[in-house]
Amino acid sequence: MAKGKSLEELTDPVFYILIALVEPRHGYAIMQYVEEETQGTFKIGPATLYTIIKKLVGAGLIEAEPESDPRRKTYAATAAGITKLEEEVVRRKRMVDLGMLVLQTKGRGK
Amino acid sequence: MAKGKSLEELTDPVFYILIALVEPRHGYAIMQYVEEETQGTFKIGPATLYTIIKKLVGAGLIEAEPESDPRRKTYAATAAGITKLEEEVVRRKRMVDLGMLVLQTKGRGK
DNA sequence: TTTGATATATCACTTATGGATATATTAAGA
DNA sequence: TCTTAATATATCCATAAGTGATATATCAAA
Repeated sequence: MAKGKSLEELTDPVFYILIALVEPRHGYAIMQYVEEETQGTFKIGPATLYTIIKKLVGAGLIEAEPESDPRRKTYAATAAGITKLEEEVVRRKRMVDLGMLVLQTKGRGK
Repeated sequence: MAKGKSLEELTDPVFYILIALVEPRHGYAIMQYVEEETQGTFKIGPATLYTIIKKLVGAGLIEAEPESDPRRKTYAATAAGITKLEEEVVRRKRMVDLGMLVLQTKGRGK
């Protein structure tokens, strides 16, 4: 089922989903959470959501809570998932910092 | 030539390439720049590079310098490209901030 | 003159994303 | 009670994005 070496760098929807699952949430709640947190800017549809959930479960970054009934399956980030998220936050912060630096340096003689 | 509604949110390689082109650079130099800036962490191969260059030119976010000879075609971000990059930095900063907030809030009683 | 670095470009394959759709449950009204 | 909207999970399938491999060609140095 694919999965491979990807997830080394997280894409935007994967990043958002992992953020959402720092606290336990079921699928639909993830969609709503992301939409709210981004002021409706970023929407994750069901296809993207369940595709990514499957992949994250396969990679051991999230897991379904055992008691959760199938009508409302609750997921949460595993310890590995939290670690991964922390790394990804750092990685992305570097990107943002580089962007800001380059923009602010622009124009000024090198 | 494709292009569509994409480029609304920039993916990682597109973001890096646009950052590189805040100063004029030719293709190969972009590859090297990104590799250096990321300490070899993030590499952009030629296929990705030229695919994205084409797309960015089509979208008016970068342009080839008119004098540049075809053996060493130099590109640079347009005004629209700089604006886009600024927006993207803000968008990504929000994502990072959300990630940090969520991680640091975790565990503490809601 | 051969080799490695520079440089651009495309092919063809894989991966990622997401609209549309299907199905089922639940809660609130009329 | 019927019906409708919101909740909820899931997949199909088409499009978009990313990329290793490969093909060329030039240039500088040994």
